[in-house]
Amino acid sequence: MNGKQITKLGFEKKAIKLALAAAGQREKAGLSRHEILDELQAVQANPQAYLTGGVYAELATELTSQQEAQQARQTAALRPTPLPYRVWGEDLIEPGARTQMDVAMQLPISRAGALMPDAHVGYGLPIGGVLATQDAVIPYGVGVDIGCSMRLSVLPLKPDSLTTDEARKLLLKHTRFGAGVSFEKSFRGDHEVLHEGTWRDQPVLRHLHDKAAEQIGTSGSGNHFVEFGTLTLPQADLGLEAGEYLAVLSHSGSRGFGAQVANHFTKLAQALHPTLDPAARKLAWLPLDTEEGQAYWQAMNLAGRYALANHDLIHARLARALGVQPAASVGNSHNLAWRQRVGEHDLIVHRKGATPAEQGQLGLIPGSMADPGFVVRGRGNPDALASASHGAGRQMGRKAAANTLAKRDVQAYLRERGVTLIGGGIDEAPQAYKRIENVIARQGDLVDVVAQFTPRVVRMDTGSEDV
DNA sequence: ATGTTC
Repeated sequence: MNGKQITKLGFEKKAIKLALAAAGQREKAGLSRHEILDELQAVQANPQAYLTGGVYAELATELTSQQEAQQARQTAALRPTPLPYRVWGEDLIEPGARTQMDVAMQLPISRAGALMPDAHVGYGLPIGGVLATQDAVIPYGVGVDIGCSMRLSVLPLKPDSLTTDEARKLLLKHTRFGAGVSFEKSFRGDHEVLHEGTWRDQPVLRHLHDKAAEQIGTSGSGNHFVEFGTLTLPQADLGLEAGEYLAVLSHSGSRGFGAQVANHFTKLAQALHPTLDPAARKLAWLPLDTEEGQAYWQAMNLAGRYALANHDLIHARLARALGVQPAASVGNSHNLAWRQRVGEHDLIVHRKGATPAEQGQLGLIPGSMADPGFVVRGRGNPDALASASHGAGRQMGRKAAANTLAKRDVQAYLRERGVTLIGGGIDEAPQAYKRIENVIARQGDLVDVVAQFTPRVVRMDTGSEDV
């Protein structure tokens, strides 16, 4: 018996040596070459049956692990070409975002997708990306700020019933901005989401409960904001008469809690797919029939509810301070994954910076700190997996904005539109964003505009450089 | 987006 005959059978690497050693023992036991080759083929065909002992146990162990590695490579292999997907506002989208979406559409778990007109490059899936997968969820397909969402409260007040100075004082008193920030202990709010039993179901949730409790009702940093403005409703809708109303609009997420959940499960997903193509490494997924997949699904949905709770508190505080109850309220999450029927299939639809837009579903698409936002009603377009943009979308990265935009130009932009800004950084300048009018115009087959919100007094975190 | 980080 020699190595040539063994390799001819298809044994590879360490298995060749182990097969030779076993064959030698069988020769000593008096078996013919032909009989030994038959035995080796039998081991090769079903190594699992030889694992427990005997002369072929070591070979069987090696073959089993080679099989598993091969299987892992196959399940992690990308499709040679991306599945087709539709793009809205192609002329507004940078090539990098298209490339990221192409990679996402090459994942073996991907089934359908779409790119919204506010799309720009993000971690893993682009912002403005919609991705439907089969039986698996991608933590970075949802994003770091799990459950990031919008809320609008329309108040039963005339727009001019609140002065700019009063609005400023209310925002300063009742909102908190900045990474790691929480309300002072004596001023901290509470919410039923903090008392759910879910927090006790996983070590990672138990660990993060106290942080979540500290930060409840706060707004974070980056593009998050709370603002007073004027809602213009051209015709009766939302249970309201046509007209102009004082309104509060907020953009907030799941704060440190959601960020740590996202990073924890992304690491788990990457560890589960060690052979995943490096181009798709940030799109590592968790199969939903695994313990890890179920744990992420539970944690993600808790972070989604927690983000909504932050809006609950922000709006309740401001309304109470004004002595009113909202006359109407609209809101939506735009960083989350949902189970959704897509054609014949029950899929996991990731929206990473995309507004759910089922037929008749209300949503909010903000512009920028000084540009209008829109209340929209979904048209349930199946090619967009019933989605729309989540905002105007960046046309300039944070660094590029800080390097190229001038403070006085941003100040002039705010002044021209009569917007008062508290905090805010040059990296969030309106000029760093696409023109919201263009972005809305590109998605007329995804949503109908119901009302326009014009910001007047805006609070954001202080950016890398103040405006 | 988070908070000073595998």
